[in-house]
Amino acid sequence: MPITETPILSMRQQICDALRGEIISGQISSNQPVREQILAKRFGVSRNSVRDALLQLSQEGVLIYSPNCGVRVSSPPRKEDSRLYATLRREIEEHCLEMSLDSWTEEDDRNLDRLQGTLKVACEQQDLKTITETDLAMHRYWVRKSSKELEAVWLSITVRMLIAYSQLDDYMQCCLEHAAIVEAIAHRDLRAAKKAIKQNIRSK
Amino acid sequence: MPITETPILSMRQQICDALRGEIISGQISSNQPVREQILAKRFGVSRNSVRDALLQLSQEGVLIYSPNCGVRVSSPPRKEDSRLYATLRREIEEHCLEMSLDSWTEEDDRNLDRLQGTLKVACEQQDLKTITETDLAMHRYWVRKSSKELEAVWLSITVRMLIAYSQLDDYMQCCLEHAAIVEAIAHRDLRAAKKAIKQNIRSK
DNA sequence: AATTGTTAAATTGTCGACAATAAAGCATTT
DNA sequence: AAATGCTTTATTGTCGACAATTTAACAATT
Repeated sequence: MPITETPILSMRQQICDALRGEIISGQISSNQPVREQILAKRFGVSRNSVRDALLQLSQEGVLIYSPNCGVRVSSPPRKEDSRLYATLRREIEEHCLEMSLDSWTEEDDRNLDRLQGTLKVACEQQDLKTITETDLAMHRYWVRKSSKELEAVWLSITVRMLIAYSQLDDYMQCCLEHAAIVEAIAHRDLRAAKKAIKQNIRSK
Repeated sequence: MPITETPILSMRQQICDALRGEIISGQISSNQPVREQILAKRFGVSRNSVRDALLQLSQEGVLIYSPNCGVRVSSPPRKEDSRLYATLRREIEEHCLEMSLDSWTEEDDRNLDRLQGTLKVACEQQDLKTITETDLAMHRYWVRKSSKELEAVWLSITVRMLIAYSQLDDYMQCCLEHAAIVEAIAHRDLRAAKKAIKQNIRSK
């Protein structure tokens, strides 16, 4: 048997990713309760697996958990906290980029280029779900490359900022901002990359 | 041993708190595997409840989860990340203090004083477990008072910094530093409180 | 009509059992 | 002896069922 490293995602992770995407892109509305039974049927798994996913998403911050009452979709940060969230997120991304840029490979360039291509098409078609997914995936890429531990912290900060991403007004600007980041990284220009990231991450 | 029933906290939360305390104070060593069955017996609950707790602690960052292989105790941040962790933690605490100091009540003063008393005794007796628990509880107090959402982010950053807290060298200094923070808060002196916090939170 | 108390339904919490997977031990081959 | 393949054991993953809790619906009382 060939030793094909198959990165099989756990059931929980799959459910988490699916739900997170729907929540961030606004497909699941804020004050709407999320029922375990319904999701279990929808994903074709037992309620326990759904519970695990909901628990993880609660810890992540996109869901709010109340004992014996289930979970509901969280809301974006309060206005007085939003600047802090943006600062924290930016500091983590800049740090991770600084840590990983030395060992950045051409394969990393290709992966990022592919994501940027997906983002461009999605922006042109105004496909909000794909835009949010790809945006998250791009930033996640350089964070994850630096540290899987920081990735978890970063994610819990970022997803809350992105809840109800539908407020996104200008699709092309989003695309251009990311193009600037990718280009700076391609040139291994840390200063330019940080500047581009700072431009992209701002409190709404 | 079964945990005493407290109707306020869920089973999972109780197990989480217990394990987190033991991990931070070094009673469960790093890289040591944590078995569900054993914990289930010890806490007198089913493996499922333990699983929920382990999952939450993994998301929190004190445990590292590998699919089909269970969890193990995480290690402190890499040296190149430790300054970032300290910065993030400090920024959150300062922000939360700034947000909550206006509505700080005398009851808050009393609660903090009580914790400070506990910390003093624990430091004198060199009771590491209580020191770590109380230290965490104090900082958590002003974070939580400001925002339950930020609390989760803050906790995931802080617990990782505190893993293997046993490296703590000077117990009395720890006590004095916290006394300074409490006093500044009691005087509603934000500037002094921030300064004291900055002194206390530093990358090891 | 408003409040309270009681029952019924819906939902989450917990459990034990079994399936799937990974780790360890052991025999077999080179 | 080292490496390979098989078997056994230990551990995690998933499931369905039932208990505990919350919510609602409704009746009874003032």
